[in-house]
Amino acid sequence: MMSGKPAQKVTNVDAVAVDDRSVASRLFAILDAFAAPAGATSLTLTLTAIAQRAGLPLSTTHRLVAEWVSWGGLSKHENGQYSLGMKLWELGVQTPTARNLRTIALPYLEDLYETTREHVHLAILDGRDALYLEKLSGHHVVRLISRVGARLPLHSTGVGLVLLAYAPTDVVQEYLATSLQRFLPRTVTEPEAVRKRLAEIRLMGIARMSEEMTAGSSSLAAPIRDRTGQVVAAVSIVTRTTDTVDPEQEQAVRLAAQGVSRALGYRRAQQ
Amino acid sequence: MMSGKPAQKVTNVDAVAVDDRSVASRLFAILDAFAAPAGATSLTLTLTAIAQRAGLPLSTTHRLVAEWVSWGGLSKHENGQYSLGMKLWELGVQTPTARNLRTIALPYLEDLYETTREHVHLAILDGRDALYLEKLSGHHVVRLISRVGARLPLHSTGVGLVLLAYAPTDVVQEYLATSLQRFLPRTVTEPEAVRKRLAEIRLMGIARMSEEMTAGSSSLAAPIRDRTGQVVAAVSIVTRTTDTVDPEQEQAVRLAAQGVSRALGYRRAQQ
DNA sequence: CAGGCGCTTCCGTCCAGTGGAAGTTCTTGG
DNA sequence: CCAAGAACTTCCACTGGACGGAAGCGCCTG
Repeated sequence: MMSGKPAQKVTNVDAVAVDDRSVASRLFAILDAFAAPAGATSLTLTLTAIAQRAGLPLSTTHRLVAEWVSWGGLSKHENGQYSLGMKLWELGVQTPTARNLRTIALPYLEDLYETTREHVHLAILDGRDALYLEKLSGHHVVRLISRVGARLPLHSTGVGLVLLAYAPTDVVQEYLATSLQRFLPRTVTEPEAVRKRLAEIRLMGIARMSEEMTAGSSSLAAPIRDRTGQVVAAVSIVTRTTDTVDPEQEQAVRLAAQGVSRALGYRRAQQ
Repeated sequence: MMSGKPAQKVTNVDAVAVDDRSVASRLFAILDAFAAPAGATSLTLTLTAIAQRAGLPLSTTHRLVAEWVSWGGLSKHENGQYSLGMKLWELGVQTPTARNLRTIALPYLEDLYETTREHVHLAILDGRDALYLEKLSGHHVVRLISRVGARLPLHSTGVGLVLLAYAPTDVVQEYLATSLQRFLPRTVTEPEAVRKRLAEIRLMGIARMSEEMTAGSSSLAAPIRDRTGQVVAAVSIVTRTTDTVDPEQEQAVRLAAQGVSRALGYRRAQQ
């Protein structure tokens, strides 16, 4: 504890904030470098690019990347580019929610796809986003923004709105406290209007969205409950927008959601 | 060890091999603790269990696990148990092979499932194993050992044998150099017999397996090629063993494999 | 209520990680 | 064809963060 003289020893001089991240967080920063952009296809990076994104010196990056590669978390391609490695995939699919929910839900999603021939989604609530666990699509030429692993907003997607409708009040509170992005003219962003929709969804047991995220497409989404009756996920189909409501499609989505819920151990509450 | 005087000051010294693993490899050892058992459902571990499996002191484990949790690679449950975290899943599904192959193949796998109503598998060659990338199953009660992310032997599964049939000769050489496990009486384990099968598969473009891994089930598998003509994956259906060969099923598997290959940019080589 | 087990926190020691710099390989363009 | 530059790899002396034994805490269980 130097007293008196204002610490001369500060050799490194000011401005050099020395980066007090732990080894672990540096390693993580490297992986995060691959995740960054939302819809991007980047997925492969050079060493220098990784160093930049992670904010690490090149030599440090070099060493740490080598550690990842030797474990299998990253893989190095002939051209010198790096990408996420199969080991991550292997561990990733072991994740309880992914493994259990997906395994149980998949057959019902397949049925839903077969009867409707529309894009089928399965998503859970994660933080402030709808996280897409599964997506079935057939040979459609139509591209959607969604893909497995994607995160989309809660207020502009069918699954998102369903998840929000059954979320704890404080989550809703917090979500609506921030300003919601308007993607298209029909996106509902006004907090009170959203609340009204949520109430309606709880009442109807289904969410109807139309042109709120992607022009020309609409969706129908329903909640999936586990044995405790809590809503843990949502299924949806995404269709081309039409003027008429198709009651059969609604029924199909409902059935799929009920099927999965039942498989999860949910027994319709008495009443 | 104790020699003479019960080593007083000799606090550490000899015998203590100090564990020269890097921080990174310790972090990885922690994740690997969750992967360990093949068909196990363990998936959640206590801190102590992690420490044991990873071979690390408790306090070190405690600190490193906390790092994983704060990043999202592990998650801590109310009961104090840990499991793999969603972050791993998110990064895992971004892995190029998983993302691209799966996305492209899925529609064809769905078609195959619809026409045959049998278990459908998609696998790639990884090291000495067939790694299962996708599995569609419907509501079958019949359980299979396979699941997404599973690794099964090359010589006793349909997809495995197909992958081996089109693998570089040195891979085949090396694989057959070790003794192959016999799961059932009909499992072919004799190297020369396997080679003969591989040749036959290359000739026929399809593999037929019968009761070589699981009693009562058979499979039909076909190769998937990329634009360079190289075999990069295999599709299969697993059926209950019957006496007769079903040419329609064979055709369906072939079509699915061809569909995926075409979608990957493969154009049937002239001749 | 004592004993045991598992988790968390603390802290002095010391060595593994750090990153600047030099060396090497690959690429570009004059 | 060679020079200049960019990207990658290796080296190594310094030092601050990781290490882990030990003590403290909280929760069961008999």
